[in-house]
Amino acid sequence: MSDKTAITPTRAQDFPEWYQQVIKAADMAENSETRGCMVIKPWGYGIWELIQQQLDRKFKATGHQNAYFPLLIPLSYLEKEAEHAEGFATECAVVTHHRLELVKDPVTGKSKMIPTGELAEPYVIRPTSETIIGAAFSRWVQSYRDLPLLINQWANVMRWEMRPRLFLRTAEFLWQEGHTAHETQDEAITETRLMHGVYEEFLKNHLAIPVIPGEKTENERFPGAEMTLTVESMVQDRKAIQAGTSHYLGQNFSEAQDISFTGRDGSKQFVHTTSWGVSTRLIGTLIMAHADDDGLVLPPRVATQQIVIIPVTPKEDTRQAVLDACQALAETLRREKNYHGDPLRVHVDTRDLQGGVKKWDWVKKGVPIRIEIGPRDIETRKVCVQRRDKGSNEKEFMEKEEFLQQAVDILQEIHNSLLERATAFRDANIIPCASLETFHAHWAQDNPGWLITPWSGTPGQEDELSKQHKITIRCLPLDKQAEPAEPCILTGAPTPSRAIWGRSY
RNA sequence: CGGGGUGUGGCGCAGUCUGGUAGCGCGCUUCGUUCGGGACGAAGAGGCCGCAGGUUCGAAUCCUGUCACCCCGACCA
Repeated sequence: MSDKTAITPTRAQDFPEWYQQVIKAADMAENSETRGCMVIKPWGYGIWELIQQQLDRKFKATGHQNAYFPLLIPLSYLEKEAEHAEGFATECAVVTHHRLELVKDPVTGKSKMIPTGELAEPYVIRPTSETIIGAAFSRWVQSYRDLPLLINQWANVMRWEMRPRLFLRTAEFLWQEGHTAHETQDEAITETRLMHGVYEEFLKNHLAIPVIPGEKTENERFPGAEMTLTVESMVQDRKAIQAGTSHYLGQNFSEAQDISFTGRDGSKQFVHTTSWGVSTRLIGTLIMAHADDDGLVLPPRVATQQIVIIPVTPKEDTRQAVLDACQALAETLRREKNYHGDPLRVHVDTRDLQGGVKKWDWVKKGVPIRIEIGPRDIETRKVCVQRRDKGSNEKEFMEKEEFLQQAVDILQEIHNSLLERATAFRDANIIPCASLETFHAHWAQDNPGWLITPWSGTPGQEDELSKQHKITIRCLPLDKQAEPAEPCILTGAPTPSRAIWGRSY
């Protein structure tokens, strides 16, 4: 029993397959009939809603406002910024017609819908909205007094990816994209760093995922950006996932789209823009960072349900009393307790199923706390408490009053233990490397960890090493850019700069 | 876009080579036993075998075409 895992295969046996099975077992999402697109089911979408709510508060608190822009972007807009256009050209879905005609096949008699009404100018389904928001900005900005513009959009975007994977890389995905325009470079860079910091804090304190904040090299930058900041997370197969990015776009887009204003000195100037985003990929990252061989493990702040109460009803005559006690406890928790400002999310599982089935169902769904209440517990005024961050068969009996007192603290303990575990794993797998020989040997291993090296190579040299080992520079970690000078791993030239290398999703 | 593979009840598959009119496991429904636990037994529902042609007395099975999806490369939040 105890040696049986709820998920087959295990992480060690086949990590990619394990990932798919976790999603299925937790009933989070499934592949749809539409190529590369997923159906996000309530348990998965609930996580996204919580991510949205909590991030949105942070955006508002930093002065941003939400707005909404069209899904369809005139093709000509995308052509305006050359690098940007090239970066997204190979993955755009294009709308070319605006009506359908019902045509009957004269032989079979069957009807078919044929696209007609070709558009004069095709539209691209937004892969990102820099260009269409830039067009709006150019109308909105006249004077330095109109700046800064601090806008965020919650939206879906489409990138026709060749190899889709639930949550990590789907053709359509949900995200937020912040777009801001500023009078000066300093101000725009401050904004870029501010939102980078918001992401870092969110990942750590809400998703219990430790990240390395850093800057992307020129090779890895967003198409059209001057500077790309990233938060890189390590998941359990030691691969890297870029969990969020924040870009300083300089005046590239403002010059291309004429987002200009009359400055304080009366001269025409171009704004400095930024963009920043996180997507449903966060959910994939969360799964790969925390889930185990028994399924999903949810950090409490984004758990669709935080506490699930399972009534134990062995005898018909005590059944109603047990159900009443469960509902009463749930009500009290919802009414009297809150966690980081939100009422507790508590669910009573009254389904007519065997207890064991229910228990494992919620284990696989990753609910942080499971409570069981049966007739004996009512008599002793106790509850059986089980935590998802502990063994699946560990249980602790607590006085009901004591549990009420401690529920919120237990949630926070679970958050802390997930974060600690993930941090320890990451730190153990970021390996300093000073010799090229060691560097080359490292990538022959299965699931290699990250290497951190002194680096002052050129983009060309970086590209060569990357292709050779199927790795990339994940980032130049911000806190390691002024280390004592050491010889660059490739060129030998002394450099204060450090690079982190790894395989990525 | 190159290279490989698969399309059969809700899901996973067998049957295709050697044509004869559809089967297994899981799931689902009902009844019963069990149950502080992912249990068991019995009965039952559910498929024009991706689609379109063709060969044949007869096609899931052979032939032609077509569509879709999956895996391995280049691209990526």
